[in-house]
Amino acid sequence: MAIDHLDGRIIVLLAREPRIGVLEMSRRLGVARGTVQARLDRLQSNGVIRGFGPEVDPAALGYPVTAFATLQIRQGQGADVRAHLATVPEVLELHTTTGTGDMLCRLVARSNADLQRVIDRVVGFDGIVRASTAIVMENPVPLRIIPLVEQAAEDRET
Amino acid sequence: MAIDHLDGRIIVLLAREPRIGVLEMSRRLGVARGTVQARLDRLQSNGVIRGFGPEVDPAALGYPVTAFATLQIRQGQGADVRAHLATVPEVLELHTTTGTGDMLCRLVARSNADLQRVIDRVVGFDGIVRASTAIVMENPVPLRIIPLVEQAAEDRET
DNA sequence: CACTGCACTGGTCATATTGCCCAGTGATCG
DNA sequence: CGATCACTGGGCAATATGACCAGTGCAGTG
Repeated sequence: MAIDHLDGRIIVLLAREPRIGVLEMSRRLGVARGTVQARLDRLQSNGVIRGFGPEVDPAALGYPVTAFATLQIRQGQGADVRAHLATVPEVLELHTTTGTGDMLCRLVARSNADLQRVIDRVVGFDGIVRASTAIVMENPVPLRIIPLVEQAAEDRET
Repeated sequence: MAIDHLDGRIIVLLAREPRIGVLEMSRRLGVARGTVQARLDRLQSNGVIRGFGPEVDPAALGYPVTAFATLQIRQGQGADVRAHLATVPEVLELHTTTGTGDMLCRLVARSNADLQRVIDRVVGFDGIVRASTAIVMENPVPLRIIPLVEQAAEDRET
């Protein structure tokens, strides 16, 4: 479950140059190819590395507007709301949370005007009592994992 | 910038079976290998596909707790706060938003107790006036892109 | 209408990488 | 002490890759 320094270097290297291949990796890291292969297999079966899916940029797809919506749900309607939101393509992720809202979801839209349509579709469902939306202006720190990987690897160091 | 149906199928296929390779893809899609190669090149230079970095699961790294923090920033301190948050490995992403808060960030921590440490580190900075945190309980819709890709491909259909 | 540019096909080629195997070695642990 | 484990360094056949090519159908342009 915990990763060591070599695992960390493998992940970071892979994150920086995804097309790199096991052989080139082993060269860069100064270890045998079999080692890298074994580590990678382990990391994947551990679930540390979920996969290598393509990272698609919604903006490049024509959805440059991102927003976060906090939803309040009528008691007992959670499951229905989840199912409803799962059918909306513009809902990129959904979390249930503690705090003032009950759910938090990430939305994208083609424009600010289009965002209205998306929100209408999201909240146009019986179980949702109230929604409050925050539009993303800038994204100073895009979703990243490398610093955390490095820290996890450090923590593991003896 | 917009993608057509074949692009959509390529991305979806790639998302479902990332290790698949261009040759196997061309077989599945019933097109020539060169076509798939050309499409992929185009999608990548378009920026539609940003890359193929490994998807790392923070939970498997030992950070099973996720939270979203809404931050209120003292006027004019935005840049400093951004720089500060960028140095915290547990800050997975950061957005500046409209609405009640000024920024929204995604945090992870080793435990609920550890979350306190992370939040202290996040808000232990002069420019941050106030933080309100929502802990994620469930994640009914993990970050996904396929439905959006499919819709974008549909829209492009004649 | 003819022309041009474009994307796609279906094929070849040499090269590099992959997945798999092996024996040997050093360290750790019970 | 013996066993287990991870890593090394090597070798193997099979496969995919990137780079080409000529030919073809299509759409838009003049």
